[in-house]
Amino acid sequence: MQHGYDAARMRSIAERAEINKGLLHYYFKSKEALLVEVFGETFSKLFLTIQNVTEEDGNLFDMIGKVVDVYIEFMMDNPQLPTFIIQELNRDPERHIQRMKKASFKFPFVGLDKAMNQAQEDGLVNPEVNSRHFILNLISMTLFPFVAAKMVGFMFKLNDKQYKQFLRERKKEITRTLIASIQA
Amino acid sequence: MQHGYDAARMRSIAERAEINKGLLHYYFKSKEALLVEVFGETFSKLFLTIQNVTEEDGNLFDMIGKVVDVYIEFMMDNPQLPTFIIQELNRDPERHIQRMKKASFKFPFVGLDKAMNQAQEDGLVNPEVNSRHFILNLISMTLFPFVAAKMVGFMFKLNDKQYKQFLRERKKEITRTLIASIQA
DNA sequence: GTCTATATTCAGATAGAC
DNA sequence: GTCTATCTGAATATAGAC
Repeated sequence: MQHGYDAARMRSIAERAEINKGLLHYYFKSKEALLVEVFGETFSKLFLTIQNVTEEDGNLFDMIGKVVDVYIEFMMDNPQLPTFIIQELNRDPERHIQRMKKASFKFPFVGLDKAMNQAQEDGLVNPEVNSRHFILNLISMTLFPFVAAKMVGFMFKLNDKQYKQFLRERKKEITRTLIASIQA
Repeated sequence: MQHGYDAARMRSIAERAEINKGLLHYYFKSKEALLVEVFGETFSKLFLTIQNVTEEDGNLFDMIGKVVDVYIEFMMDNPQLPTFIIQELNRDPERHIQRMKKASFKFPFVGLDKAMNQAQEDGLVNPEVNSRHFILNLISMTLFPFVAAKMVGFMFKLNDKQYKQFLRERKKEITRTLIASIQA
């Protein structure tokens, strides 16, 4: 996850696991097979985290804050995760998409989507708001600062500690932005 | 740019340039040296594009729409560019940051930052809005759909043509969202 | 400048002793 | 299951003819 598939070395992985290179192959057969395991686990973990939050509550405005909060906290615990997934999907898109279809992964934001429709029916949200763009805005503002951490840190001249603080501030910033953008 | 440094092959590059592998080394010495050229050009191109727009006009609200428009158009012409840059920065952060400092690259959104400060002084924009978060919101909503194109396309069940259309719609969506988020 | 042929290095993978 | 030693292939890089 740290280096991505192509730059990762079976030797380094074995070293870090404090086992032999041969043994690593004994357990996982090939580098590809190891990747499949790691990617599968990583991906489910991420999707399940989202799904849990969006299924809990019915109120859109509460849900937005919760999703952003959980999402950012999760990423701060696993900062290399989004980059890893994106890199992988770009490396071999067809393979991963086939695999996701097979595992019948479904859109993890269904709960949020439903809450949005309900709020629009109730007249609480601007009916012109498109829920796809809204959800993509949420994901973008949340994930991008992790994917591009190095660049953003450089642009804003923030060291690692300051960057973490910046990300914590971002929770309420993103929530505020999203809510302002859907006000009826 | 298509495959990233680690997965790119000197052989394939030579083939696509319709020259010999040896000749490729004759011109660029090493794979690393070739990367430095490509990354440098790519990076300047991107930054200059932004800088041009934010230097033109003084009015914040006009500028937001323009920046988003130019940014998205540019990315639609160079869709692999953001992924390439992000991948590279993650591959060898120190090296690239040193290089950027040396080339005295400066924050390309200064113009936008200034316009924001001015608008806040003039009482046109909510004084509590933090311009860093605002700018990062703009960048995130614009770039993320390119970086994660495969994943988003899969989630929303859009083929390539539909995805392009979706990105075009996004221009006004992003602009609308940003303006709503700073309203005084 | 441009090519062919070759050197070098190193990764992933396997064989086989224990 | 765990290790050492080895195989094989591939990728970058160089040497040298033309």
